[in-house]
Amino acid sequence: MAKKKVPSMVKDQQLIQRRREQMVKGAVALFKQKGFHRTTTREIAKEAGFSIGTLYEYIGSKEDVLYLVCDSVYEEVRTRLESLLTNETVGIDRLKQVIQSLFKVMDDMQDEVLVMYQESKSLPKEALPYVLEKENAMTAIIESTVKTCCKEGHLELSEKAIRMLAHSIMVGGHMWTFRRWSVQKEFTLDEYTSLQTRQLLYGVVQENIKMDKSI
Amino acid sequence: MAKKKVPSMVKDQQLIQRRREQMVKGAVALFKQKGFHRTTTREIAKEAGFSIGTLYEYIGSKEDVLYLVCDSVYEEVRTRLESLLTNETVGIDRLKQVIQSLFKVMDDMQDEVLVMYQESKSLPKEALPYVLEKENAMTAIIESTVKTCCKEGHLELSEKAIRMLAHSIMVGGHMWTFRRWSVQKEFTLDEYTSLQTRQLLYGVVQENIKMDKSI
Amino acid sequence: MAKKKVPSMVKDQQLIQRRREQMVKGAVALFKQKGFHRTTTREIAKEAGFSIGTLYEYIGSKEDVLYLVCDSVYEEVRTRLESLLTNETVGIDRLKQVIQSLFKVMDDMQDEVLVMYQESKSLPKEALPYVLEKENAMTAIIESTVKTCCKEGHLELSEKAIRMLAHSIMVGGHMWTFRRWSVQKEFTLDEYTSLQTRQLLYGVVQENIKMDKSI
Amino acid sequence: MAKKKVPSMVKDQQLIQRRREQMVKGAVALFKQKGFHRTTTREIAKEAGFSIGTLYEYIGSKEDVLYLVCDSVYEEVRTRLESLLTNETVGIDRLKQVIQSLFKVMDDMQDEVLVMYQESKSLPKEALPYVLEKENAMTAIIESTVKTCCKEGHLELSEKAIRMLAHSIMVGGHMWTFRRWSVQKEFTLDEYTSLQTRQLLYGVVQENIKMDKSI
DNA sequence: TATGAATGAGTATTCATTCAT
DNA sequence: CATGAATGAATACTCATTCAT
Repeated sequence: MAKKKVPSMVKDQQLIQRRREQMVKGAVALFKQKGFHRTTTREIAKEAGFSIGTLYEYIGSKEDVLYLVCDSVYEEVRTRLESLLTNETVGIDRLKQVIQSLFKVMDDMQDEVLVMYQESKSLPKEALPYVLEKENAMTAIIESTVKTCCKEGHLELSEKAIRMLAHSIMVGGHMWTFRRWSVQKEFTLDEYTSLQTRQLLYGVVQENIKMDKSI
Repeated sequence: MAKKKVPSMVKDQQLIQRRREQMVKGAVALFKQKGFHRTTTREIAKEAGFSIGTLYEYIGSKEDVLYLVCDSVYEEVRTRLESLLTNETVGIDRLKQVIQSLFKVMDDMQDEVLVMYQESKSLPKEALPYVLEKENAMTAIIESTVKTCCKEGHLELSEKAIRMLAHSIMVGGHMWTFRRWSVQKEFTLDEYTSLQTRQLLYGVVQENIKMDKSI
Repeated sequence: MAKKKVPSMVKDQQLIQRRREQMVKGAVALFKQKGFHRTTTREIAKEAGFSIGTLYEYIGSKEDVLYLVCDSVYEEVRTRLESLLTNETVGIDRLKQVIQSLFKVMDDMQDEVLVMYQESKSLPKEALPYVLEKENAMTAIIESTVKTCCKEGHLELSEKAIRMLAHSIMVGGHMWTFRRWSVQKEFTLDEYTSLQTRQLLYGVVQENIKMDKSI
Repeated sequence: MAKKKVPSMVKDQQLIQRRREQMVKGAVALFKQKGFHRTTTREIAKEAGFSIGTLYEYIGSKEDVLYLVCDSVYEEVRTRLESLLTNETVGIDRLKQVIQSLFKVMDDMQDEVLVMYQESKSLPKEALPYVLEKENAMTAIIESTVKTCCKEGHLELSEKAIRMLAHSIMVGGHMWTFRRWSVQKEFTLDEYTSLQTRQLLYGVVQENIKMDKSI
């Protein structure tokens, strides 16, 4: 899936990069306050520190700004997550660290993540697949850790169960943001992380019941 | 939290009821295609089968339509969920039935649920608390089943863990809709239900490891 | 100039009369608060005590209400003025009494008169001449008193001067309403009446200067 | 009373000035035909020679146009009046000149003045005091001339009588416009001016009757 | 490259009027 | 006669986008 090409009238790639960073920074600040639809292009330009005319030198449409925002948020989430993942831990602890790190990143980038989740449906049609792919890539990071655990014998899971666990961990992270009106009132991040980790890994039922593992 | 009063120029309560049903039905169909912001009031009126003037005889503003939609979706979700919950099952099986039923309802009402989740941020300011309360009420249904399991000795969970499990089950249901681009490709509903149930209840780790249960 | 015919679906003339009185009463109350354009027909109907459907049984259009209001106000102004005019005074005193009475009526009916003056430009095209004729008729009442004074030798004025005086007296009355934001702060009605009377009749210059009386 | 600030999206003050002049010119033409309420913003824009979008670059609301019109009319009335007032005449003649000049200006600017009087009730709430102040300022110009006449011994009037005379002269001017359907048929401007002057200054009664001057 | 004035299609909302009951 | 629900033309105002300077 190729990265969507956002058109620009300007040649200097360095400049394009810089301007778009300004733009994204301003846009995120605005989107988190008022949402994508209620934010005007004029406001974005102003917040970014240049004129509306200049804004359109670096994008083709308002939706491109949203795409740039999503792209940038994903990039930062990934970068931050990777920077938290040292290679020192192994086994189940490794998986626990991944969960903890992911939740930490989600907590640090709450607003950005929320914006992305709430507005991604307004993405330009061509951009959606690319963004979903990014989301898949994120999930794949988790998935690979789970897989390693399996290969190393710490877990014994079917392909599907691996995939499901990866989804659940991701959603556990997002949930900290999109249900924050409730969960952030009821739990501290540490409590949340701890409880989620326990549930995800050990479940809630005490006895080790035999289950159908055909799936 | 009082139900938000949506103003109407019409006196006949029966008629109001009927017209609003038409309106909500039309609106859901449109919102799921184009989202709240890209849907015009004229389109809503047309889809509902009456004129724009008539639409405004039954609401005060476009946002009221969204509120009516959310209110109606919650109501239907709850009704459907309750109709699926027979009182025959007990213990852990009861909890499994709740999960299965919830997921079933979410599957049946995918579009409506998705609309509600994606657009609820555009709700009129006064309506948001009421809608969040509805969401809480839904979660409370799950929570009470979990609590019963605890009381009956099938589970041994702290208050916070109970709450967390209820949240996770709810989100497990929503996830079937808002990650459908991925999960509905990878799993059938039955697989999804089965895997989620196993994870939520028994976790993924085989050994029964001792954990800090202070939370 | 024939009275404009306001159409009605109803036959019973008594009823028409009664309903229109209710309507005018309500309309005046509303027009004085918000003006003709900002008052809706629904509001008029409600204020009059019946439904919008009934309103349109007795008028052909919203403008007809304005016409009815103007007509009614003129009628009441004239009635009140005439009731104040006893036939006991004569000569210049008679003229003074007319001025005083007119001003009194204007004071009593401030809101109604103001409405009429401010909104009459919105009258239905066919109605304007009739209303202007009413205004002329009012002026003629004043004029006839002035004429009598002339005939009796108390005043010596040309035809045009008579007409002008009548206009000035009328406007002196209206001015008490349409400049009320200023004059009613600066003068009591008695002061106003007294000063206007003096100026209109005796002028402000002390010496009796010879003037060109060719006009 | 501060001048109401009409908001504009445009920075260039010169341009604002120019565009608003076009706007006011167009608006006066339309308001005089159809009144403020029956004139649409699109019509104003078109008459002014630009698009509806551009109109709203220079105002905040339709009512602002009315305010701009009133402000501009007052300014022009005052400018014209002052340009007619040479400092050559003195005494009562000075006062006569003021009256004549005022009436001349009212005649020249009939439509504008009429619009202002008929529509000022629709002014934005915050603007009304400012406009009334302008009207007061106009009256004050007349008043000061009357005062000078008093100081110089040509007139002997109480404070209240001075104020009243100023009001009467002003209204005499307006009356030429708002009763034009009648007075302009009956008198030429010269006749009107001459008769009004005579009445205002010398009254209509021949003998110099003793009056109560306590007011 | 940068600017910001100009554009006009688009949108929510109002309200006079009609007409079936 | 009375009612009030239905209608849809009309209207103020917004905002993404363009383009001349």
